[in-house]
Amino acid sequence: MEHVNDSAATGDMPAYQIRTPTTTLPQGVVMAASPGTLHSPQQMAEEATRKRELRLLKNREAARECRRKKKEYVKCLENRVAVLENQNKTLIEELKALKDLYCHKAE
DNA sequence: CGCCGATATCGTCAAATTAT
DNA sequence: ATAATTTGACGATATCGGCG
Repeated sequence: MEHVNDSAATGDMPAYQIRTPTTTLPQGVVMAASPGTLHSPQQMAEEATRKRELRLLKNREAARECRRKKKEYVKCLENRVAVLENQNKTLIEELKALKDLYCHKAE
């Protein structure tokens, strides 16, 4: 499983911010759109990267939310464990007390 | 102090799951 | 069937505590 990682241009900065093919074009020859269609190749490319960035943004937020929910879930479970441990402890004490009571009565 | 390992957090991708 | 959402896995980066 290899990853697509091409951020050679600008050393730092997260990769997801700098993937914009539109700005990669040799500046100069641009905007020669055919009059019939308002979908020049650059417009198509722009649209594509716009969509991609939107998708990445959404998934970034989805991942955050997912992790938040998972943490909360784990906390709930841990809390439940604590409660059950306490219940168990008091039940054991109760049982012990009842046993004592019973065997003293038997004499 | 700088270096290291352990741990936590993040963004991304891909696959699984759910909604339309 | 496919669009949308959710989640597990991975790699990159940040943070922290101990050691020399």
